[in-house]
Amino acid sequence: MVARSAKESRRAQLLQCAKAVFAERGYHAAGIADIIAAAGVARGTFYFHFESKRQIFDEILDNLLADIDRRIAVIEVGAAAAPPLEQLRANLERVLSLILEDRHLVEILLFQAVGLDHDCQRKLDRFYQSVLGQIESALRMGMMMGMVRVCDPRVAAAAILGAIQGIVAETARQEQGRELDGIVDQILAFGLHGVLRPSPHG
Amino acid sequence: MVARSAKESRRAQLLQCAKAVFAERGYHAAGIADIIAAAGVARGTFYFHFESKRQIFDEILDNLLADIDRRIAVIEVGAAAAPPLEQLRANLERVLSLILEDRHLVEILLFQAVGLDHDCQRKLDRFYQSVLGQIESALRMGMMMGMVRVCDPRVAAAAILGAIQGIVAETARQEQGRELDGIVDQILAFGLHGVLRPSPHG
DNA sequence: CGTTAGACTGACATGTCAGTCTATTTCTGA
DNA sequence: TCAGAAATAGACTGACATGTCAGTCTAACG
Repeated sequence: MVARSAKESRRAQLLQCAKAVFAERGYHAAGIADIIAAAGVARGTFYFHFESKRQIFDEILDNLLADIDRRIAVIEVGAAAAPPLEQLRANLERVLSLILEDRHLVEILLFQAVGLDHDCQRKLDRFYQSVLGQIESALRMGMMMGMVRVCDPRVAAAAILGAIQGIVAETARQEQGRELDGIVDQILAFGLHGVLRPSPHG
Repeated sequence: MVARSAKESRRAQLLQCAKAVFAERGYHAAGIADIIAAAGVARGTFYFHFESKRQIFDEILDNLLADIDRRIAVIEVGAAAAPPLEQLRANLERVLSLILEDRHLVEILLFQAVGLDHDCQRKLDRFYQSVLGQIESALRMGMMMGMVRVCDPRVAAAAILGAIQGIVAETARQEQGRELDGIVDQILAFGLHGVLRPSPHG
């Protein structure tokens, strides 16, 4: 644990409070007043640590996106590497455990940050395009190895990402979060096999 | 073509313009000023036809949701009915042709309406829950008929809906829309079979 | 104990924008 | 042709939230 100066810890506290406030009330409905009330701090204090409402939101979102990104590992192939499906599962588990462990993160990522404004949209776009790119190249790799059926890998990547988002959103709706493994199983089963019962003749 | 009174056509024009403005600038960034400028109309005129900015947005969104809903038919089983997969495809085609034919609709449905505020969130929630319910019961039906593998139909429904949204969003990003049939094929292929190449031994 | 730096305060200035109000123009029907 | 209704115009207002700033408080240090 890094020793924190008083200033840094106040900053961190404000970030935490702002995250909760943004998640609960939404970016626009949330006022600086709400944030400082949650933190038990005066207005000036907020502007001592952050230059604007927008900046603190950006910082929250940037941290989140970076955290997620850090948990996605490129899938390796080779004798030394674990089986691709295991690596895939590990990626999913890392990302979902981060997101599902804090309800606020889902709310911010899937709802509040969406359609906020052009800048935020661009930022999310860049992030998702990067994720899509990774999924896409994994799919290409799988196709070359004969594991993945021939398909448009870009479209399939979009479908996979969308399916994950859909399941995360639905999971977050439930009062009590289900356990992680079950969710990952469901995502994998759907993404890999679809919903049809495998026909006996291939 | 229904004969329209002057009042109705002005209203319709304002709805059209507002739709475009909301889609391009987003709900919050769009001002009444933008809407009336696009329509070439004065402020008073706007408030003669609509009671608030929020109301006109709600009306746009309600119309859209109702239009989509109207294009989803419950999948019938029985000797007289078409094969389930054909009905499924027809549903997809009807809904996607509506949405993809107007870029603005995608923008409003998938981005601007998301996380706008609690009311809007509730409205979208109700809509998506209804759609999820329909997908879910189709899946249950399919499971009983032995067409669909055993899975949690709720989660699978969320995955399917998410995958569709993901593909629609990605498709809308492209400059020129691809043709409808290809997209529907991709969605079906992914939803039904996933990405894995079917193994020869089932 | 005086001084300084940095964290903090909260009343206030400022700009923005949705919504109102009243005058004016355009229809409509008699 | 004219009266009254419907539709349109655009200047105005008031609320509201953001961001500012002059000043206070505290702790550390010489």
